[in-house]
Amino acid sequence: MKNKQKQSQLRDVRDVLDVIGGRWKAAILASLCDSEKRFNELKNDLGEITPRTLTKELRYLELNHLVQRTTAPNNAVAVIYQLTEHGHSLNPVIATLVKWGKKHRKEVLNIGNVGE
Amino acid sequence: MKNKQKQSQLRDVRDVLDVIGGRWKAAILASLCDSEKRFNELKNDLGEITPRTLTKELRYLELNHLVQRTTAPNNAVAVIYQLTEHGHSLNPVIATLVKWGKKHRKEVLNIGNVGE
DNA sequence: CGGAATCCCCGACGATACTG
DNA sequence: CAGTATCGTCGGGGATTCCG
Repeated sequence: MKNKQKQSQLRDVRDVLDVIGGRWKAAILASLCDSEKRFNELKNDLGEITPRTLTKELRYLELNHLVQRTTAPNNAVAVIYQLTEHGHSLNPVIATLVKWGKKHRKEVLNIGNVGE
Repeated sequence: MKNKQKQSQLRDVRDVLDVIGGRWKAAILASLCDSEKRFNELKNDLGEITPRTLTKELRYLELNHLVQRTTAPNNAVAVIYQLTEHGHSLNPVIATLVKWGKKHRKEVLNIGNVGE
């Protein structure tokens, strides 16, 4: 901290956290990782999410170029969402997180209790 | 989504996000990465944080075995906080995030505007 | 010095209903 | 189908004050 180097790195970490944080973003990206999906497809896949929230999350992901929204030219009622190249580039990052996450779970479970 | 594999991975990602997410956790870990610190040292280093919040964050990090709290035996008023081995193991993960964070910043800046 | 206690604000997210 | 509108809840985190 204090020095510019660390501050800049913190900012970068914050950015990534914003992009995959919150209750839904990671799940949405995971769902779209398989294949492109329609709005209601996504909604069903995610389960509990409300349309309002799904819309907001998708808009945010669009702004960050992780997801691309496409309206079918002939039929405006068909909208598909898919990952962009940039979105796919998140994959190895996620993989790293998953790996450490598993390690972390072990660590926390085997030393004692976790509480929650 | 839907399949157990992906659900489990999402859970792992959630865990990591909980551990380094929020407004302060990453900054605290970054600060302790340099060297062990006392409570008020940490507080000054972080700047705006209130003691209440710092306490809560440290407790959480302790619970997760990322930080170790030690009271000096002779003088109970001296308390030091330091990263555990497990805490240090987060370093490469952070590095990955920083790397993608920089890429992301470029991506978002150069295609158009970011808005926020 | 290293916190604990109390009070409060605000943004994320949910529920429900409605629309082009 | 793919959203929008309105309202309500809940918890993270800040401000301030007090304590051993």
